[in-house]
Amino acid sequence: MRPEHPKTKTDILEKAIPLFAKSGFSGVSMRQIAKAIGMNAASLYHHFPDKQTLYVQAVQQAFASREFVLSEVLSMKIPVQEKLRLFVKRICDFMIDDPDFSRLIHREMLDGDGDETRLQLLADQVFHNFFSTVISLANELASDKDPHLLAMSIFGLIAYHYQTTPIRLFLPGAKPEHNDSEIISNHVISLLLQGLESKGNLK
Amino acid sequence: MRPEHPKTKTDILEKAIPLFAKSGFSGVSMRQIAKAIGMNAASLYHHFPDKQTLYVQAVQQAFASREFVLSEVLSMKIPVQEKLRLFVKRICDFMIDDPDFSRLIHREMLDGDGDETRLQLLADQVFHNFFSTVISLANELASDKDPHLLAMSIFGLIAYHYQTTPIRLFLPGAKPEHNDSEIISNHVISLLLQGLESKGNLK
DNA sequence: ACAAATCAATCAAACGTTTGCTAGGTATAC
DNA sequence: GTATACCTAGCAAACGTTTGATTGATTTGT
Repeated sequence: MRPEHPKTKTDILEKAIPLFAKSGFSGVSMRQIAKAIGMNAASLYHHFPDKQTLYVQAVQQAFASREFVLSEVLSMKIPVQEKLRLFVKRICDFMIDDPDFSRLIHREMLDGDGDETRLQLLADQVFHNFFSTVISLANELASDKDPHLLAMSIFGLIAYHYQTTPIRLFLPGAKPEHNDSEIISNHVISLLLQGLESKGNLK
Repeated sequence: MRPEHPKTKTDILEKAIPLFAKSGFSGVSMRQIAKAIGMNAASLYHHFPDKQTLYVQAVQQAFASREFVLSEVLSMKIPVQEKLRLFVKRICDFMIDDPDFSRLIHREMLDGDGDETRLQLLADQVFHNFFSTVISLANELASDKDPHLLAMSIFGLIAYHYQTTPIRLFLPGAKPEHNDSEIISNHVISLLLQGLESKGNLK
């Protein structure tokens, strides 16, 4: 019986992305992917020659379909602290909306060290524009600091919180509101703008 | 025939650590571990009840061998800023000296694997003491800030730089010295202590 | 002191299951 | 009729794990 809604390659990849993001290449079986889609594992081989190809294409699609729209913030006529605030909030929201994206990136950084080409592509096609924007902001915020390091720190402060969420919930002091983008962005912004000196702690 | 050099649990774990660091829990088989040690896979079950226990103990050992160096800093009779300085510098040095260590941490954050039991175990047995130490420091540094968030930020600022090293080299503004533990720890400390206000940027 | 019993550490072989993947067939669309 | 999208069935290999036997070292009983 022919299915009423034949699955396209894109459909399959879209379902596979969150699985690979969660458990990595060797942590997901073809049968698991097939089950998530609602088809037989053998049918996957009609669309992809092997598991590796399916994985690479899934990662490619995950990166291609997502694009940050942040550069517009740079040209706004608002105080630079406000730009930072907007920036941070948007990245927080993005992390919540699409957790698979950042998980896949971090997996690629761990697993793709034999294949530097894949990392180069990722840097050029996915991150270059975004990172340049963050660097511009970093320069506006503190021209005396190393822009590369500062940009990485700004993004890292946010990304790390979301990246560690699964295990953070079991660590001391964890609260439900630590997943709230409002709370995290406020924390990050206050840390960036005032450091630890607010309310005279270190005076 | 009794082997001339019976393998202790520690020997096994020491050989298993780099394997798990490179390929993750599901990326390494018991037979691969056994081969790396020079013994039969079945013999592993004389020392460990199952693969998961072996893995958790490997992570524990990778972590425990470094842990005491950090907690001793807390009890030192020095200004709290100096504690932070020591803390950050030592963590930076760990990251560089022992790439397996940092890769394992990175992996643990990601490899939820749907198995919450393992995360819980790792949080309790591996990360709890370390994280409590960072929280104590966070409380000393800024009692008005959320200790959990602040502790995560301190560690994250450092860890993220090393995690992203493979791809950071392809991003704008990257310099060779960005892998120097002195440079990174100075950057992190100045960011934490002064935020972005140093030299009057935001005044 | 010395044999007997126990123990720790290992192995080969095999268990049942899951893995990635293939072959061959069936229904639908054009 | 041919191409497409799917299926059932199954393969060989690898997986985590168990079993049962073997070895030397250690402990114990007398």
